[in-house]
Amino acid sequence: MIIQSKNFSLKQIAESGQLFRMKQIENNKYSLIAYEKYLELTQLDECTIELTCSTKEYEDIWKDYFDMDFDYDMIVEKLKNGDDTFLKKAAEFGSGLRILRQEPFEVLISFIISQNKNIPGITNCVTKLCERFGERKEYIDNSGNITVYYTFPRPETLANASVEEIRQTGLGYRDEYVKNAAKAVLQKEIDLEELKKSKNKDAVEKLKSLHGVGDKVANCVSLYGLHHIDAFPIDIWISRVLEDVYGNDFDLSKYRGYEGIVQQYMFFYIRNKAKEKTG
DNA sequence: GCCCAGGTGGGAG
DNA sequence: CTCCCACATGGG
Repeated sequence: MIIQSKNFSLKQIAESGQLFRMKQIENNKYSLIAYEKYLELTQLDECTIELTCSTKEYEDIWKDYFDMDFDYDMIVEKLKNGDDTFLKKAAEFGSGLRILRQEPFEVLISFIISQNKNIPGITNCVTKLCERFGERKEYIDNSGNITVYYTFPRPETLANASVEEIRQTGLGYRDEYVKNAAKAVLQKEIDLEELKKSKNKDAVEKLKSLHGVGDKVANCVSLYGLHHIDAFPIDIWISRVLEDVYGNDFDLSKYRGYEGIVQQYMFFYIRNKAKEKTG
């Protein structure tokens, strides 16, 4: 099926660092695994995207996943017309970014893995984790071609796996963090669906009670997994922006209610600027 | 080989 | 409270 939308760039979303299971398969064409489904998406033009799913599946899953009911254009216009030159450029540069509504458990585990790793490294670990502990599935397209894919592991699978087995997926010292977090979710010491309903601040605090989850990872889980768009994760890149561009005097309160979207545009822009320099 | 990566826990001061 | 370091692994 085909959808029309402003501010929806597959390339930008795939490279945004908020998800690790979307990859480019051709020019303007991407695959994505989420909610136990496999989907291919093609950017036909700036506002047109083709999806390999039924209208029903789109309505049931992907419409919500891509947060289609939120007006990102309103935010982008606000930043473009604001008085902050850095955010102005960031909004122009990354105008197709959206904050996805991913599965909270997947986001929690993925961002525990993310610490002290670069994005290609995280992607590799997440892929291996899914291949080792996820469920093997097949996607069959209209021509009968079969694509094998793996779902994200369930909490019980990771909670019951040994740390040695988990470490085989290249997680290093994070193996215990992953197992313990899975156990906490399985035993309902932490209820991620419940945390969606609470305030960002309370969700972050609760997430930080997990071993291996600090301020940054908790804010990422809150933003990308619980859709608290007022979360503002500060990683090494954002930290550099806050220091180099704003002299540690950035007034976040000007962007109340959508801090996380501002963060996403900052992150995407500064990373791509860094890429230009190194080639 | 070397440095660094969407950090965090733990210990010292 | 704020430094400081080890941590396991792989990408560039």
